[in-house]
Amino acid sequence: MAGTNNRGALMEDWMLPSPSPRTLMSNFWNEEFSSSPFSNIFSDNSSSKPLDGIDKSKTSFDSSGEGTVQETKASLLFESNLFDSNEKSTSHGGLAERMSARAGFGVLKIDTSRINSSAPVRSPVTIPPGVSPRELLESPVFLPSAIAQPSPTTGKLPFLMPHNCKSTTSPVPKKAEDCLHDNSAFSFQPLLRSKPPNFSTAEKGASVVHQNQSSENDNQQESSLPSNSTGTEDVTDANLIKPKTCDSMFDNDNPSPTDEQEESKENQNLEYSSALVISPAEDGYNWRKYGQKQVKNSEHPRSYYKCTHPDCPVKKKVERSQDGQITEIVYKGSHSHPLPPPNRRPSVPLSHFNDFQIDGQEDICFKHSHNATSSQGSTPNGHIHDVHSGVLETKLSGSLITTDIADKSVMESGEAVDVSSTISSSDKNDRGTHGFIPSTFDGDETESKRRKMDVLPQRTLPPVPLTWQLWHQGLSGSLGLLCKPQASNLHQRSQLAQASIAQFGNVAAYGSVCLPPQLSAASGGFCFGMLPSGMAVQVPSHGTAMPVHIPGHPPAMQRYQGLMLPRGEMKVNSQGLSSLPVATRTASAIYQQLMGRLPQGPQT
DNA sequence: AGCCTTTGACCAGCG
DNA sequence: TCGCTGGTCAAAGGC
Repeated sequence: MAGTNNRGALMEDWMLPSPSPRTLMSNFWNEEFSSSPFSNIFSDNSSSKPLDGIDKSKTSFDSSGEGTVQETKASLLFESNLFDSNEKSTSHGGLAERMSARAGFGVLKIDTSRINSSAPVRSPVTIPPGVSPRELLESPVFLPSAIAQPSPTTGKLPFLMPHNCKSTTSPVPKKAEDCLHDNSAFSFQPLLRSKPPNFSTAEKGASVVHQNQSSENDNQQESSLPSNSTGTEDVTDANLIKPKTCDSMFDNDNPSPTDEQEESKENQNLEYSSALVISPAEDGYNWRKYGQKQVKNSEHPRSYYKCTHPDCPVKKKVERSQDGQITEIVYKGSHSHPLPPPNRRPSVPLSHFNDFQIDGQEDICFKHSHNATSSQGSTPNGHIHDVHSGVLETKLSGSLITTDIADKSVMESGEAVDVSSTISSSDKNDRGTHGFIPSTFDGDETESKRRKMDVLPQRTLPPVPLTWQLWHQGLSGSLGLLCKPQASNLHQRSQLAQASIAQFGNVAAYGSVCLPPQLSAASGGFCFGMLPSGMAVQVPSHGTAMPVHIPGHPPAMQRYQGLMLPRGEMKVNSQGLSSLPVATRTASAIYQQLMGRLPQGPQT
């Protein structure tokens, strides 16, 4: 269990030398973006050099070819998806709505059948339209709290949060600026799309706000950051994925140009035959609705939910449109417990959760890897706590990113897997046993599917003499890892991303900044994650309108907006935790490219 | 049986 | 103090 020491270590990992937001940002950007290896990932690969001279051939992934083309396509796709993905939707009613509400976000439908295409296993996450789907999207974040968490839900940022609302000259929306003056939660509105997403419930963009007691408010927006966008533009609530285009990102088969074109075209056309809808975030916690009211300044009724966990003070308000679309979610409070395990009711004693905890600080602990929405770590008491909270100590509450899934039983889990630990072979075993199985359905079906997932091929784990911390694990298997010490070091993060891929096979965090949203907010960064389905998950910075520019990254990746509210409140609309459908092959290509560019493994 | 939703009533804060 | 508004309570009923 990660005890106090671990916690302290984590803090060190995340804490930047200077407590000053500005300094922090400056350092971060200097380190992360000035010479970001990732920049090369999306730039001309021919000129790119493997980091530290590490031979990219070490990777088991085919990193050949497709580089530039794929990158370009990826960029285009991202852009395209930003605008178009919302067009597709399915409508859910009744149960779906309720589920989405319970989940904190909308129902998410994902067909990950193509995950690990070579595997004869269908995604446990395929959810028939109209049937309680739950979703999944996880981001390397949030967390939610995930939301999310992003995860957002549970994230706690000790010192970072206070600066989140600090804004100086950045194109912060008026509301964001307002946060400097008042504590009221607000949501930023996507400026790009005036057209409401045609998603069902969850899919539609919902604003997620984490109301926390602690943050102080400084907008952490650093206008000095280069940006090619206003930061208000790039909001996307794309939550759809076309399963057909979702090949495993680990599919080593290089797509033929034809396939690529087709897929790209398909994506662009948004012809999601079986739309894969991913909710912005579901927190994985169990909620009980205790009230509903029609608020004056809202056209939509507001529902009030409480976390059903005993003594957990977290509440959330959910507003949804008449058609069931969630328009806003506001979290309040911090969860005092880990995410509930999948298929378990809230009544399950907390102690049971320990079954999923990591045993040692230095040991990897994937005792349980079902969709963690937000990473959690073990407290000295043996309690799992959200990494964000534990490490960062803020009162950011709520889960931002999560994946809840289908009915009550679905993944509510995620427990945290903490984890600061070093990856070991034994861990691999655990992973195989506990894997990222999107628990998703009730009863036998869930079990059955879980078993199938367990059968997914495991990748060989390269020796990684590094201490890791799993800070996020998505239902679909996406996960984020933090390496420590010096997690802020991009190079290590790159390694981390690579290692995570190797380690967990089906997913890994990648991107400019493999940080939890909250932390990203503090640093002005953002995260990207890849789902097995090939969908890229964009984890927004929760910082105030933070245009992000990362040389070499696709345009769509260079912009993002999030808002950090005063006192730790976080509000992100659906776009805030959006997933970007990307042609699977493109995603694969990106991944492979990434793999090819990254050093073989983390180094301490 | 347990948990959840529904929904009207009640409470508290604020102008 | 009153009225408005948002938030919460709690009984009833559903699943």
